[in-house]
Amino acid sequence: MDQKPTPPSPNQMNQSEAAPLEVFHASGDSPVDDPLLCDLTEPQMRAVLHEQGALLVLAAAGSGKTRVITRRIAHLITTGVAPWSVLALTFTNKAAGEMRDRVHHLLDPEGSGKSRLVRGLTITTFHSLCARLLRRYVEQAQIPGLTGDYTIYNSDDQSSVIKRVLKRLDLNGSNWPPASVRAVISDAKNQLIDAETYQAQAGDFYSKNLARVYEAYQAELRKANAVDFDDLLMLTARMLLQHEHIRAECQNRWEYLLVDEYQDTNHAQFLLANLIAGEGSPNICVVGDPDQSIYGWRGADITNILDFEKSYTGARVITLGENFRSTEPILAAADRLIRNNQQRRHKDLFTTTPGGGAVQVVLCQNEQHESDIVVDWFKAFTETESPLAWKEMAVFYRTNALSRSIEDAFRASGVPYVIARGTSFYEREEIRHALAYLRITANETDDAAFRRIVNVPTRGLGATSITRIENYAHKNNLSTFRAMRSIGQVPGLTARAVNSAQRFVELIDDLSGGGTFMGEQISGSLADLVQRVIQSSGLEKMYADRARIGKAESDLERPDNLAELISSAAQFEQEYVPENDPSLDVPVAEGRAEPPPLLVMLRAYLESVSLVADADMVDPERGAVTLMTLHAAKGLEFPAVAMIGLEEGILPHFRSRERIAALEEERRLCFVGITRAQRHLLITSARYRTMRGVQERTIASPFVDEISGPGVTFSDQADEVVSSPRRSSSYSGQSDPALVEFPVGTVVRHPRFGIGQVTWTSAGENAKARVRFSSVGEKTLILEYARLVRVGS
DNA sequence: CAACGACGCTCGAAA
DNA sequence: AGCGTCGTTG
Repeated sequence: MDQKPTPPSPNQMNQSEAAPLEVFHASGDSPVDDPLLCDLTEPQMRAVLHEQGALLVLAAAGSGKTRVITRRIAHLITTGVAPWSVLALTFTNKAAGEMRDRVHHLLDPEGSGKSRLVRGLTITTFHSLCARLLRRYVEQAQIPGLTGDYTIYNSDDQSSVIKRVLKRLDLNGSNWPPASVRAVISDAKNQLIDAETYQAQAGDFYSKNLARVYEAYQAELRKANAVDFDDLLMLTARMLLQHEHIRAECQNRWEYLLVDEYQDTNHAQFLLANLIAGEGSPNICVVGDPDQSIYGWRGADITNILDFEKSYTGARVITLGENFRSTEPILAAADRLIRNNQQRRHKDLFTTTPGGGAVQVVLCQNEQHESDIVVDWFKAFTETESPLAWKEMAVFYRTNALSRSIEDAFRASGVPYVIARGTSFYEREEIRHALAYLRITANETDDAAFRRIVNVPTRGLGATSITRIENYAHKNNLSTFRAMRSIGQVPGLTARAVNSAQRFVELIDDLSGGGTFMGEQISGSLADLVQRVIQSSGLEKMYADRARIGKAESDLERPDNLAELISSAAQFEQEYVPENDPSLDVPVAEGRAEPPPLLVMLRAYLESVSLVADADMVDPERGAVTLMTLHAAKGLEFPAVAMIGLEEGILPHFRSRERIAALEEERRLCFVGITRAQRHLLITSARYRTMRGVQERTIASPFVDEISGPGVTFSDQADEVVSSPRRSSSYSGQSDPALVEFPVGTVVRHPRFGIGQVTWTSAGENAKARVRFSSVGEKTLILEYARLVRVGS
């Protein structure tokens, strides 16, 4: 505190904020009278009351971590700390939103919404904070190639750039898989190693080539005025490191820093927090649990939390060990499991509320059987005297691919379910196309967006013409769209291509008002803009036509999805408050025009879309069972949890076998899953599982043995129905598919595509057939035997 | 230049 | 089972 005079005033605009705050502190000094403190345990209270200096809260699963953070924020503010000097960082929007809601509720129980006690309080994700800091300071920091209208490239855009770069550098296919190149670049960025540094360190042939790719990749991004997810963190951290005045502004503004899930921070995030916290004895409070560190593979560095006391000497450490979430058998199972990790400081888990039913472990025959067992188990809870609602149940799995059989079984038995995949909506083809139009409207140098939509719908610009334009653009160091503006200069184009290119430029210019976002035809409404983009780009017509012709489910949904995108923009617009954080507003430099409000809003919208997390989609109010990966489950809790696929190679995943550290991370992942369960836990392992279309014999996960002990009930049902390993509840009225054969010419029915004729079948164990369906325009699809029913021959 | 079918490759968790 | 790429055809 001595480092930072109060009240800090980040800029002139905020002077008025420094006025004394109304404080409704509890009467008297006794914590028992204070509603913010009276129901806390002793260690929780110590964490909330801790005021100056660094604080590490080691919060075991279910120990009231969020409660401590929110109470601490509320307590700081009610005791006179200015809300705008508090910064809390989380990993997902959902976590941030929940924290914000709870703090607001504590400080402003009436919900007047205008409480000055929350004014300027910043609770956000690492990535959002970086996106905003970068936008605000990018001009001052003078990062070459980057301006305030930068685009955030997603994984697809990254892949597309990497593929092109690999091609250009003549690094061919199998030796240079784009995915692993991307991983190398991502790792480097998480370590704050830029392309130049990487090159300097590169010794062998392989890394020297990687350095070339990294450099070229980065150059492409900058040419497009784009950053990737890792850049958000790396560039912001480096900016704070290198620019003292920017660092000082942030340090002065944020006196109190809180970081949630600290065990999952990577080096860039560590440095970011460290730089914002500042020198001396900063008020940095981090909360986390080393036993729940599950993001090592994306650069999370568990030593950040293990060595916190070394980084911040004199830091206070408070351990929250009491579990308020799970029944005793669940907690005991979790404890037995995690004890097997060698690289770990043991922490006692204890609950003061003993009792509770046994943890069920069921060995099943195959994934269909497994799904049936899960369905039956859940259904039983709805039929008890005090039934559980669907929304109180969840299924966790290691990989997304495992959700399929569960989905089939839920659908077949009428159990409502939702999959927590936040990005799924934005990954649909039609939405990606619409967003690409919006992106190029906001930033015409966005080459990834350009490539996606330049010929969608087809407008006579094929691969050949585009390559010619791209070559010209590359030679002249232009973005491809800008090159198109001087299409006459591009050699070798047909008259038709020139014409199409000109019309495309006109289209985009119409949408953006030639980049000004001004003019009569451009309204101030974001939803209107999205609507116009979808219409005048031709996407609307293209997908309407396709829905009329095609009968595939996905084609029928596309027009609706586009309409949904307009609604989402309208909703964003409604909730959008340009000045919701005045102190982070971009100060407009002399002689520089302020960007038009619609453009500012469009940028904010695209940014929010880019930073959606899977976990953000978890919405218990939807009255359905939630399906999600173990990673997405972190931080959540459900009365009844089913964890499926506890098999060698799945959990632990086969790619984790070589390294002990990776295996221990798999064990922590399993631990995270178990500790999400409040009252009921089912764990399943299938003896046979179909992977890549082939049914394979499995081995039960070693974690099953490690969990076993008092309070865990085993049930081996793997041999119950010996004759029918492919028993399926999903498609009734069907004979045992294992015994069915579909010779070429057989007429079959498929639940989705209807009647078709078999044109080819795979031999033996690959139970697949190619079937031609008239219902989808005589297309031939490869399908599982299990989904087909013979109707004649 | 566009559309489509055949074929071959890969195959993890994510902001 | 899904995806990208290649080759053929319209």
